[in-house]
Amino acid sequence: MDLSERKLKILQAIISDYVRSAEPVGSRTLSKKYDLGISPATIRNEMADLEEMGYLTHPHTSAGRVPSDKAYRLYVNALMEKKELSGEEKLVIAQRLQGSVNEFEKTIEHAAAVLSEITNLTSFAMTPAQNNDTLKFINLLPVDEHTVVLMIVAESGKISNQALRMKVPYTEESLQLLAKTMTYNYKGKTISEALTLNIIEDVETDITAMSGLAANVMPNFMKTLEDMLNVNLYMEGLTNIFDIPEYNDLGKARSFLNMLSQKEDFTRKLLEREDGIIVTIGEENADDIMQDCSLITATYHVDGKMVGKIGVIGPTRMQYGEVTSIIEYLTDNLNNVFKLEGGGNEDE
Amino acid sequence: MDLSERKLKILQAIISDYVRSAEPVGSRTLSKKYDLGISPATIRNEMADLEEMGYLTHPHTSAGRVPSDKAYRLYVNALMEKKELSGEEKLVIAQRLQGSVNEFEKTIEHAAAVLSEITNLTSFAMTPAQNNDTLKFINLLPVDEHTVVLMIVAESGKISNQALRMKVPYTEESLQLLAKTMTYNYKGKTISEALTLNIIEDVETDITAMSGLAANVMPNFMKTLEDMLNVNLYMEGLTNIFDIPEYNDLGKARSFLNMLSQKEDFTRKLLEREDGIIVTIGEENADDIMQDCSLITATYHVDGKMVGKIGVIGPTRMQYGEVTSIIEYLTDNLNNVFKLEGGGNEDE
DNA sequence: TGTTAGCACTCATTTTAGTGGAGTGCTAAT
DNA sequence: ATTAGCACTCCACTAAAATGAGTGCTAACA
Repeated sequence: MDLSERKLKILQAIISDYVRSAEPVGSRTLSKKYDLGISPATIRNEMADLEEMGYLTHPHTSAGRVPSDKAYRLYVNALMEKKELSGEEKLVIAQRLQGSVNEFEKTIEHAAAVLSEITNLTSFAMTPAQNNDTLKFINLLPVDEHTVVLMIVAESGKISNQALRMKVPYTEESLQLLAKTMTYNYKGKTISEALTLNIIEDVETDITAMSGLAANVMPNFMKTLEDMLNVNLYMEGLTNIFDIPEYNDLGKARSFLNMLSQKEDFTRKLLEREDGIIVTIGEENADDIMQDCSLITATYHVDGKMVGKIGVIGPTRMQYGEVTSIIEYLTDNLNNVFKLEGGGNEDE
Repeated sequence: MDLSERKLKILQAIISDYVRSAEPVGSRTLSKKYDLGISPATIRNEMADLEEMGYLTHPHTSAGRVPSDKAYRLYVNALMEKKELSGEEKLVIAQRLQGSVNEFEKTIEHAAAVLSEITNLTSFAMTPAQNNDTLKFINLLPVDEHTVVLMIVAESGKISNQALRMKVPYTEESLQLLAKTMTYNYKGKTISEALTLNIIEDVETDITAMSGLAANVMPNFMKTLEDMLNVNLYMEGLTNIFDIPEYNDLGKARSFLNMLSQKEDFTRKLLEREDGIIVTIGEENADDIMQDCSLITATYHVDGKMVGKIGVIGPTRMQYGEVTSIIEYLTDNLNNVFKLEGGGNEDE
């Protein structure tokens, strides 16, 4: 059986009504509210066909129809229309991202916040995985007698540092020498590569005099590297799920929130997703707990290079058109902010 | 009317039973489970007295008694007993805090996590407000042609930095000069003091040659200071709320989670609280939404000085004795960790 | 042949009524 | 002062009945 023009129209009407109301939609309602020019009876016949084809389901015999995941998929692929954001929305987005220029993490956090506010869904934003970022140089700065600051600078401009308490006395020269040696060895390596590389023996044989120093510094160096690799995940609008009828049930709400509070797991899931705007609907999500959620993620870029993810999670019954438009607009904005300003300081 | 020995015993029994079961407790149950040596009828008389005195309430005529906030207050002040933690609990706490030595923020986060795990409540931990922390020195490090790293080191050992994109060319000498001037001006000042102090004119008149440089650096310096002042709030075990019968209601659970997701507000509330272990019960909390919550906070110290807060929030029906003991043990441990090691690196 | 009106049927939801039981408060006896 | 006994209250639970939205089918219609 083929999807006639009329069937598509009906399907679209059902989806848009259901997305709004969260109630199964019946033939009578449909014929009254949308002028399809056909009677409820005819609609019923078409709906029966659509159900047979897997686009609709029936909670029970005497209820209206509900779109299936397959219907949403069709909708997203073919039926849905991009929606131009309102001036106000654009303004809000621009302002929120503007206000926090210069503070990378804050900008990402604000992006998540504004996304959640506009969509009324739960949103999240992940800071870039610095996998491809390479090290630029390493510095060791004396602070006082037994404190030294370890500073690691990456090509991307990202900087990490850590105060080290020294167990052995040190001289400024030996510090500089060690820093140089480390820079020499690690420069150009990605963080992950650096993590697998152990130069401590080399250093120690090279310069036996500083073996104590290196033993003191290296473990902390490794830890800091790990830290740099770590992505941060921000979430906003967690309590928005309470507004969603589908989650008007303690058990469901609970497992939803539970899943999201497993940040590591969730981050991993996000990392696995392809780039660009990706929509996964209900059962398309591998995860059990997400069987009746849809996940929309998008990729943003920093300085043209790679990147972080941002998106929303909500019930499959979601305003796909609006939400994807918003996310698209938002990532465009993020890309711009991070391209032009990339850690610069042109304000004030 | 006075609180006789017997009334106290009965009250204690009611509280301990209710804390466990969350069900109103009746006279019969009480006389059966706790051997008070008196009959249900006598207990009923005493309960009537206790109710008149405001220690008990009645959900409805034919239900058992429930302790009032006043009863919990009495319990916390006079009746409750400290509980020695089990060896296992101590071990878990020690391990979790140990594993993250060196990473201040991580340690705080872990402390919150372990607290929530052991108590099965929602926990939170605030990093210290660095109000009293004074600046030690400021450094400007050349990275490349148009990038400079601004590094601020505080007495406490806390370090902040930021990459600056320079709009004007600079020399290494001018950088060092500016850094020295800044250090000279800001050293010994607290962060809040530093924020109110504008040295830009001084610098510019002092050394006209570097005016462009200073104008480039100072705004970012201020921003970074603000950042250092910011406290961070970690929360764990948010979904534990669902295990609590009192919150077996979407509306309540929602407003609870909502309140906690207003992190700024919540942080402010925490900052207002006195130091030491503070318990506020139900209506003692100013906040509307917290009328049926109890909040327990404690203060931990870094290097003997100031201070963060850590604690739990849960229903008024809470195991006050156990929880305060745990928090006390935990803060003792935190104090130790931060005293002995203060950013040190003695692991591995 | 596609469309529509009519009607019996289904089934979740809501309403109503009924019952059980935990617990109290009072009274009278000990 | 304590306790046993008993009537009374009121929530919690269950079963039964009413409601009503919506379907599927059949037969009439254009």
